[in-house]
Amino acid sequence: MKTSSPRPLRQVAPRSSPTLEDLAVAAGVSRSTASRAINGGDRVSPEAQAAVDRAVLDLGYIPNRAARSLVTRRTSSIALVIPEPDVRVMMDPFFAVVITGITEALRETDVQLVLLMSRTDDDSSRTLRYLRGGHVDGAIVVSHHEADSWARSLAETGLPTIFIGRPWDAGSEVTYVDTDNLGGGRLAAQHLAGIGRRRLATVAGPADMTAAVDRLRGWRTGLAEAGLPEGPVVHADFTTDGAAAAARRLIAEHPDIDGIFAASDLMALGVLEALQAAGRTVPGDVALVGYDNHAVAETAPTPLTTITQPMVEMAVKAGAMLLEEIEAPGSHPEPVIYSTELVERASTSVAPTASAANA
Amino acid sequence: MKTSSPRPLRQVAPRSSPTLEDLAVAAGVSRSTASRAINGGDRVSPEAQAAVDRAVLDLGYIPNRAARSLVTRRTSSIALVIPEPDVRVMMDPFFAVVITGITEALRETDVQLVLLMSRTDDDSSRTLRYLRGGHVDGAIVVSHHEADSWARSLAETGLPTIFIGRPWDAGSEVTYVDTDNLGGGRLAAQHLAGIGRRRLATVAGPADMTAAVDRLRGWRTGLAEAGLPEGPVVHADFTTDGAAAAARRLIAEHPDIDGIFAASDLMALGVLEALQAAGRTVPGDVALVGYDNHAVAETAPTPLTTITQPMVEMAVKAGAMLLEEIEAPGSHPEPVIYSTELVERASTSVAPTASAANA
DNA sequence: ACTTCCGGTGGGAGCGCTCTCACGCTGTCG
DNA sequence: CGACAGCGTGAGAGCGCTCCCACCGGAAGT
Repeated sequence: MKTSSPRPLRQVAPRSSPTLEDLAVAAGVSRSTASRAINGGDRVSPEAQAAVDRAVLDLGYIPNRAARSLVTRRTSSIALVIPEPDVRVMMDPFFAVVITGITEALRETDVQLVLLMSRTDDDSSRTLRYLRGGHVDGAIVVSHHEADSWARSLAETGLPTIFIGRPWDAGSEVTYVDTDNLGGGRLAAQHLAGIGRRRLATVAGPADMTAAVDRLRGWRTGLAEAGLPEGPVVHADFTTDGAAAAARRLIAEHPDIDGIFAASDLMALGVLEALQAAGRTVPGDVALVGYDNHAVAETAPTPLTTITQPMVEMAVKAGAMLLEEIEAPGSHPEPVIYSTELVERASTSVAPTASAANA
Repeated sequence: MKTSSPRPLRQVAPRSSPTLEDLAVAAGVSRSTASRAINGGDRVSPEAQAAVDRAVLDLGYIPNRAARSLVTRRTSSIALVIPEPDVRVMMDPFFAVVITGITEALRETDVQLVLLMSRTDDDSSRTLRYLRGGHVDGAIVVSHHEADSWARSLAETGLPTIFIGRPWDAGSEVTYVDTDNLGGGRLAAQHLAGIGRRRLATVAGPADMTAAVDRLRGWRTGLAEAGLPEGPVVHADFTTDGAAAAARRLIAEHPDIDGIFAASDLMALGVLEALQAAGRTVPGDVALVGYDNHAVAETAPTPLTTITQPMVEMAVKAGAMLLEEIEAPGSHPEPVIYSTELVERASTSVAPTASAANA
């Protein structure tokens, strides 16, 4: 059996940095006083505080985190869990944004961010072990699909956890931040209807992702509000190629479509490809709305009208909420939903190819 | 004075997981034997090992990392240092790739990745403190520009460190991995010369980044080898907008250019923009080569011929090398340079707009 | 005046682990 | 047949820190 950690540890390094004891001696106080001075300075006389501060500088004292966390049972680090089996998804700038945002939230803290990526199921259980092992004070889980099982498991361990993106089984005990995917989908429908398109279809994301489902629901709501029929729906996997294939099907079966909502910009790119291959112009014959305001939305052959969401803010908020919950365990903050906006670009503008329109 | 860590620690959490002592009791052995069994099982009888293994499972024992690292002086974690003052740069998929690669290298290990981003100078000194504080066993530094000072500082602390991208002052004591920027630049020159372009120019990167400098040097070498003059060189900051401005200048001053090498795909996008604005066709009037094989190279209005480099491999290697150096301190591995390749796309293809060519 | 209180302090225990060391115990060799 | 390996084991110390508690002196209360 190999239940042990993969790598045994080796040799004791030569002692290096000064200890609290050294500090105390240098400052002419006791270890206890030195400790108090280091940690906020409650119940420490100004003189003692000053002496310790000076000694810290002189000695270049840096507290030993391991020793500290051994006794406090706090690690001053949080985990960012990315349960993505797929390398490709990691390429999504989304993660860069999330990381940037969380880092930002941690800025004034001495909390460190530990990255936990699990690509296989095996990793996944390791990750869970790590999380329950008390190695971190809290976790932020990027909920792409499979986060469902995580949500339960983590909630049970009592480890403060924030989800980015509503997890499937978001009971009241699960805290998350998300963008208003419902509103975003609705916005897309409103916009396409607003520029006079009437035969609308959507390339939705995978039905096992809350974001995809919500966007689709919003889309349907928007259509209903505009008095339009539901229209055809095809699902794709949030990739360009997958969407291209889906769009080809869509176009073949519904050749009269004059507006498409793709639930991501990457997918919109695929739709664009399929439309052009089918000899349709954009936005002339078919107007196209993407989602995410991804970099490619701007550089696409036909720049994409798309839905934008404050992702950095959302990530910052997630970090802040986690910090809060760590500080005050048991406080279950309400989920926070960020609103979305539509960015208009060429793919739905009436100007260039003035063939559609009637508004 | 506030030399202390920003956040004082609070309340002791109720004890949770079983300790080694509990394990030992459950397995009917001593703490020492349990410890040995957990850590590789040297000098442990099969019976004892089995008993401990069973107890581990029964109790769900997870070793306390803090306690362990307190005595071993090893933390089983490494830092990824990203000394980037600029949020935008973080958006670069480059980082996602680097993170993915390092994670991959750490897969079979129980080593965790800690993210250290420093945006301000202030952060930077904090980061340095953290690194010398013995909180990690090693560091991987993404060397974009300012890594010079880091290289020295870290080398001095004796912390095993690997740079991704050659740092400026790479003495023999600095270990790094990099791609063959020299070769990449040369490849671009060869390719453009090979398709018969003769009046070549380049939009180079900032002169304070080794990658940019090397690409430029390689470019010049390639030109010389092809018997072509050096041609105009303009510098930009690796952004699309910056490159567009630089390219406008270039076109204005050298209207007869028939080939351009942009030192990044993002910059190539800007060049493309400027060329189209100036009424030049690509590749008809001007052939264009980018660098990086970034996602946008494929989705660009005119798909870009570009230089591709095995970035994931490079990151994996960096991780592996660091692990090695941690395991065997003092071993100073040789720098590893990955070769580059040219990917041909429409921006230099002679087919579509058959006006240039002569080979 | 004696108690009471409280801010400042130091001693000591102990967090959970690894590692050194000494102690049997079985073989194996002179 | 005594000596000497060498393996498996357990006791104990101690890593650097925080926290509880006891202490002390001076200010305030009765």
